[in-house]
Amino acid sequence: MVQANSVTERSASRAKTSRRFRRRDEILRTATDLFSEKGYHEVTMEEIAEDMGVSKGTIYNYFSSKENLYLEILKESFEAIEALLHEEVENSDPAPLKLRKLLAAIFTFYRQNLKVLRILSRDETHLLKEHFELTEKWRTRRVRLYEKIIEKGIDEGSFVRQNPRLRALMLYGAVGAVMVHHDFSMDAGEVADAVFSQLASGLLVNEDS
Amino acid sequence: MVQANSVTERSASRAKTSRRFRRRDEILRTATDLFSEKGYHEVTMEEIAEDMGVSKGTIYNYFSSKENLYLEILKESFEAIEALLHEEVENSDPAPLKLRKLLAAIFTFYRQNLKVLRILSRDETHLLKEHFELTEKWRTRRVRLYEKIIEKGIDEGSFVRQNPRLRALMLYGAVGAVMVHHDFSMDAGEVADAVFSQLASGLLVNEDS
DNA sequence: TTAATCTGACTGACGAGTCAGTCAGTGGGT
DNA sequence: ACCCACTGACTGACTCGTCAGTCAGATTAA
Repeated sequence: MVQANSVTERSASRAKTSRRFRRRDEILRTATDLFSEKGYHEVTMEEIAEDMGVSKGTIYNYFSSKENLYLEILKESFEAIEALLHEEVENSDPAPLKLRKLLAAIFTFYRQNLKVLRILSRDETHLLKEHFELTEKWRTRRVRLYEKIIEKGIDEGSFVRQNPRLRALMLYGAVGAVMVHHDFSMDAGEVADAVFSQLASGLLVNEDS
Repeated sequence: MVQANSVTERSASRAKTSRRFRRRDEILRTATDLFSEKGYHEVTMEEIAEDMGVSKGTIYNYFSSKENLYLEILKESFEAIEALLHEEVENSDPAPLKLRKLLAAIFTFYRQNLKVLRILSRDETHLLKEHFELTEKWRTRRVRLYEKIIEKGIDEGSFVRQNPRLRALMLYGAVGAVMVHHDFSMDAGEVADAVFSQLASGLLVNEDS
């Protein structure tokens, strides 16, 4: 509960501050909290309403169904992270630097949006076809992004030529696990550096120096 | 459905082949299939019963509740994998070799038990306290095992002295992602080798040779 | 025959979604 | 200032389907 819940200041961009939009956001925030804590099925609409001191009917003024509410949460986070990564990808840094910056961006983002991450990482994917498609797309995009960077590194001669697809997948899994489970004694930048270092040089002591 | 579902030939060890135990196993297998496909809440007891051509009441002759049935599935897989890893851990191979053998064992096991893995990796952890505790324990044990091996490697001078805890977590995540999402064009041993190689030497081309 | 197993109609709880009605606020007319 | 019509956000009791779990009686095995 201490943890903020922002998606980069949740649609501050969409500068609608009308009563209606603030309510909508309030619902999204409350639902995000609950879903991240307990998972989709263990949260009732009643409960969400109660948590914001409002009645169930109100939520249905803003969202057509529970599934839809959940989907909106996924969509917003998805868009926020996509936007963030887009910047990072468009420059022409050499692959290792690029990877390092990317990791820093991702870890920073999720530090601020841990709850959303927990929802995303749980693969509650069964509800609507749309839920499945969205999480699938999310994962695929991310893995492909890692893969591209690794391939770029290979072309540049800085990365070893070996199964980029598998390595991208490993990276994806590693990043996810660290974000969800690693303690918060290190700040996001430090974590990114540590992850990068393992990733780049591996475990083995370099014997030829 | 092509994929077998064994947990190393599901309790062949517990050599009970009495009518009763075979039924019990049949229920466990059917339920495992369905849970892994659709997740806990999207499966009904009716459905499990129907799938094995039996009526719902029968299941309650063997398991006291849906939650309990689910828990039994978790427990059995947990025990099976623990037993498997136990062997692997008790020898005194040097750390790198040990790690490599461990990976091979894990990948092989999960190739044979993909469905169970999918249940485990979904973190449907909300139901009973026991569910949560079990999956938590499962994860913690595994990470700690990786961590121990890394520390052993450090002591032996073969691994770099750097944040074993974080690296163990990365490994845990990487292994999970690869198991759930990597295609099956490579056999378990090849995957294990490829993962080990990334893990050991990293991405960077070694420049001092 | 007896015990074990199985059946499937039934119950009770729960929770998503509805909707007729309430009420606070807004604005225009006098 | 006051009144009144109007709006649309909000309410909460209600409906209705679903599903876990039960149990009395039927079936099968020993």
